[in-house]
Amino acid sequence: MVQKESARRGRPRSYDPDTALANAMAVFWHAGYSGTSLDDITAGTGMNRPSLYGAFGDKRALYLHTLERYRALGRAAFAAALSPDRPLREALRQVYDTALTVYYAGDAGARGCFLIGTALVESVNDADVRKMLRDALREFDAAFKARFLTARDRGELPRDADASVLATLASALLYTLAIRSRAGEPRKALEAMIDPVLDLICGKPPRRR
Amino acid sequence: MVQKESARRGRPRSYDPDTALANAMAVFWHAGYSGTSLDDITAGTGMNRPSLYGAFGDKRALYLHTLERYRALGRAAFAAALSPDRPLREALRQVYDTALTVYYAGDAGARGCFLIGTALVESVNDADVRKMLRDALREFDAAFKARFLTARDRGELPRDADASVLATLASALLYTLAIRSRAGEPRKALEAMIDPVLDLICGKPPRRR
DNA sequence: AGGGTTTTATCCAATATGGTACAAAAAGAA
DNA sequence: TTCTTTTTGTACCATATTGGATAAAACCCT
Repeated sequence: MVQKESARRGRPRSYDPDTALANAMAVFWHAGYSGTSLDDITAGTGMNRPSLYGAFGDKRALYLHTLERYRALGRAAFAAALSPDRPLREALRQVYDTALTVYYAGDAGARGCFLIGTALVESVNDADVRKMLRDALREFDAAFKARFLTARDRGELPRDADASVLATLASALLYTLAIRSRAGEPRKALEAMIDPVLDLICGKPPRRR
Repeated sequence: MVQKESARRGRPRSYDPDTALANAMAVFWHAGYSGTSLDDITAGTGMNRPSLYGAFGDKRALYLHTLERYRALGRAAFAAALSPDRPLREALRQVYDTALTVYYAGDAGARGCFLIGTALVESVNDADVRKMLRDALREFDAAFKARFLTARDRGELPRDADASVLATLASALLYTLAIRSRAGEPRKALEAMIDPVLDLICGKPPRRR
């Protein structure tokens, strides 16, 4: 599986597929799906049109691929951050810190969340995008919830804590960062929102280490 | 001011400006700014291109007008719902009920929030849209906060309640509804999220009437 | 080296899009 | 009625956009 089927027959590719996908994603991230032209994508990836077509299909298929990629990255980031090895509060902090780093990355101003920033608008007219978006949001919500259940079992949360409600809250804070970063809110303002909500979720006393 | 400067000179308009703006907004609401063509708008408003141009300017100016209109409607809805005449919990409920009604209106599936659903994606490449979006979000946040301050003064909230944090939370719940409705989540699922968060904000005991 | 195979690079065509020119239409003013 | 003013409706233009056709290029295998 990892073996790269060496010695393929024809002319070798002049691009790395995942790098190309990452670059295409960056382009969509800025202007959205409808606001991005194929010329924008060829400029951003360095690939020409036939190569794009051969590799990913048409514009919409390419966009769906970038959505899949973002979802996979998000899944991995959630798994890493919410590891049960870490205390609950630190795990949640890690999620939001990672998110902010992603949302404020890029050279042309804050981009926010790729899913919410670009898929949300297409969601009404494209059932596949809508399904992908909804499933991804549910998945992230479920990751929060699972971590809260673990925390409750371990006594990090009170016995009567409602993991679903806490997950709704944790997701809601993530949406806040996703939206407000792209809306031009300075990073510091968003960082200040995190701890008070964590107090609400995990209980007030953070206590030094 | 209200006087309609009667007896204008030329041929009378065959459309009502605010109705036309509302129809244009509905079109943008479905496909977003970049995803909407002028043909879509002429079809949706019944106006032809030169009339659109004369009334609102080019496509972008028209879109900015619809954003202004939505913001004004939102401002009015917030003011009505958050009236100090109502108990805090009922006031907040009214906000979310009104929002859900708007988000699930329309004949082609749930549309979510017009601002978040359509302005967020344009926000990176258009400073005017970004400013409008950010200001509107801040304004709604401030409306929540003001109501929380009032509630605290009246004893509806504990003395040490942090109105800013509660406003962040109330806004975050609104974003959740805004996003998830457009992402295809059924209305019932969103309605179930409201009361638990209200419990968190207002305190647990709702007590019958 | 030469054939087979896959990718790349250039160019093209059909259509979509934003915006506008121009004349007819509909009103008041003279 | 006739002139002026404003809006409407049609038709148009320049450009942007998506998708593909075609031939050269770069690699394997024999």
